[in-house]
Amino acid sequence: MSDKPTTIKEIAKILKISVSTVSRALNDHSSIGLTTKMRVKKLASELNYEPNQKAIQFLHGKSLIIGVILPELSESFFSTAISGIEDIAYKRNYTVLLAQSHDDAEREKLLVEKMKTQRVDGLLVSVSKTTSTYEHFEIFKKLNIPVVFFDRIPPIKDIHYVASNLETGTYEAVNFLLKKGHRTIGMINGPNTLVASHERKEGYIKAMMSNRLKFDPSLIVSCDLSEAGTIEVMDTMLNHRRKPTAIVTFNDYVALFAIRYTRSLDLKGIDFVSYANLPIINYMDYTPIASVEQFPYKQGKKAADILIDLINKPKNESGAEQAYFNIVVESELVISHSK
Amino acid sequence: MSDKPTTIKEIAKILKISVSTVSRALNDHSSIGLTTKMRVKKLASELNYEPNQKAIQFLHGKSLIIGVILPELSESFFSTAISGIEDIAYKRNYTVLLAQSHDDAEREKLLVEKMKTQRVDGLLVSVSKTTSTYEHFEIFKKLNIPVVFFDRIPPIKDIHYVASNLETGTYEAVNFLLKKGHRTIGMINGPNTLVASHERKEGYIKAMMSNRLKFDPSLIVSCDLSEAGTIEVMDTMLNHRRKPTAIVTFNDYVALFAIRYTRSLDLKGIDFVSYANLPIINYMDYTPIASVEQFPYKQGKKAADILIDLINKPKNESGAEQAYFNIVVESELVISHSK
DNA sequence: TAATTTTGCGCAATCGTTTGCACGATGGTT
DNA sequence: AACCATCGTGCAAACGATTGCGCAAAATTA
Repeated sequence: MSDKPTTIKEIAKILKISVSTVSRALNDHSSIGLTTKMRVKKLASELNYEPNQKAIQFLHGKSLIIGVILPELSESFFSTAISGIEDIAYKRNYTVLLAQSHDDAEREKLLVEKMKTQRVDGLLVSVSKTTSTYEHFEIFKKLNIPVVFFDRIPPIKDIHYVASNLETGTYEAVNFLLKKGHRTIGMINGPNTLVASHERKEGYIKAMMSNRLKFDPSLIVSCDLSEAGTIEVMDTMLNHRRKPTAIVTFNDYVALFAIRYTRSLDLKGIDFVSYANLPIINYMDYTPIASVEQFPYKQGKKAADILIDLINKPKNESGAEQAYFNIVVESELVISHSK
Repeated sequence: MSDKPTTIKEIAKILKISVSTVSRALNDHSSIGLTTKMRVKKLASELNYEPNQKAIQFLHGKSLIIGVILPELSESFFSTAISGIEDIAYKRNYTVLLAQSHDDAEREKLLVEKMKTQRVDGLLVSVSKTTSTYEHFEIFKKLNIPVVFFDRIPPIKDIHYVASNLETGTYEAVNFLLKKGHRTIGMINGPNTLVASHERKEGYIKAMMSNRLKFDPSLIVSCDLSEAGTIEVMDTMLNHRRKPTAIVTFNDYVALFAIRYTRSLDLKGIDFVSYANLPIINYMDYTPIASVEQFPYKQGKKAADILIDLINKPKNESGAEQAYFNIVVESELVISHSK
């Protein structure tokens, strides 16, 4: 039926009043008479009038849209995080423009460009694994559009970010294993280039220290996180002169590979602790006995909150020192429910 | 530094030419002299000029944004589908506004409302499990904004949709098991209210028929898809006078529960076939020997393509018969690689 | 009744960009 | 020398809604 959406103008024309009156009537402005308001509202709903948001956004210079760029939604960390982001966004009247980089730096650049042309009010980013330069985010600074990084944050200064600290969780994990009586604890760590690997190692060391145990570096091995790589380092571990009775693995995949491998060797009695990535771990027969939780939902919420705060913050007048939010969400050990 | 973004007006003022000339120069319009173009472009890039998309969207009445509402991103079907949607969207110069209903009908309504106020150019929906009324989508028809449903489609007429047909895949699955020599094939189906359950059953029956085998309805059991429910129906199956040597399960979770249960009973030799939901199945020790694949990526792509076609379709003049797209993506049996 | 306040509404500018039209200045063709 | 394209540019309207200001009529007060 209605080919073009109804505008405020048409209502004004039909009612023979001015557009300003119509606008004010619809917005319940105090200076409009009750009868006029009624007439306007009645006609408006009859004509299925819907304010043209594009016009309003243009007028106010706001889109009420935040952009989110993250590596992979199929990783449960991110699909959970996006729920947190969404929840805050909707609560605060924003909507979410989503894009996945699929861990491709080139694509990420393109997406940043897209977000720029869409003129999002703010941007939330978890950078791709392959991203090594960060100039593409500079544009946003120039445009005065706030950017908040989360989880995977670039190694540069003067940025807002929310990330988890795996050190505390790892500390708890190793402590937990020690309390359980383990004395030889192995760790399958990720590549040394990752901050995350470093944090895990630090947590491990601190736990050993605080228990007055000596730290044996050879019990921490680096791994490329593939199945073959995991088996390889497991062999190293199992042939170690001090064979570990418990192993902390970099993530659930690695845990899975390692557990499967030990079972294929008919080895029992090794306790595993991992980092929460996969929900499916709950459905498996042989699982890690505990998990370091990074609270993706909470991280997402926090990041979105900060972003929206920044968007609505009064301009930084006088070019005063810009304060950067650097939020660290502590990780925490979660002990599996024994079945 | 720059507090307000540069506009075309400022460039015009500085260069002492009109805004129209600047606009045309930046758009490489043929009627602008080369020297002028150069001057304009040079200054524009110096000032970090970026066209104000809000103004442009307003002018053209297009946002180049499509809305996507789906139940749960943590379900791998959807997180894969969204990748397909995204890929098509970006290829065709659109961006994706995402929202999850978390299978809550109320929230879904709210999101539809949000999408409306954001004035997306089109909407892609996979309805929530709890949605039973569909009036909230009517608004879009009135506003002439196309809506395409995918995967979970509402049982109403005159809608565009893309969905998979599980009958063919199930047919292939049962056929495959028959070819493997199985003669007593069980099926753990979902609630009878679901279209998906019906399709599975039909596929099963057709496969039996076409092999001239008689169909035993008692070999198909309904299940609430929980672990307890699965175990219950497994007991029924295993105590059946014709104990199945192969079982088709409603989804990977059910398969997981069932396999785990048989293993706890030390029962071996039952072949399982499932429907592809969980990527993690690839990492497990005891898995279904085949899977019915529903091609979520392909479905997402197809749905997005149709939606964008609809958006750009010349208006349906003369109120002529609107053609509705009803696309069915056939499912297909994928046989696991033997390790 | 005159002066003043209140009430209700319209005018017009504004946001940044695009685009049809007109107009002057060239240059080339008869 | 008169004519016609062509080229380069500017003017102004348009997109839909909001909002400060002004003005008239009605209501209140003196």
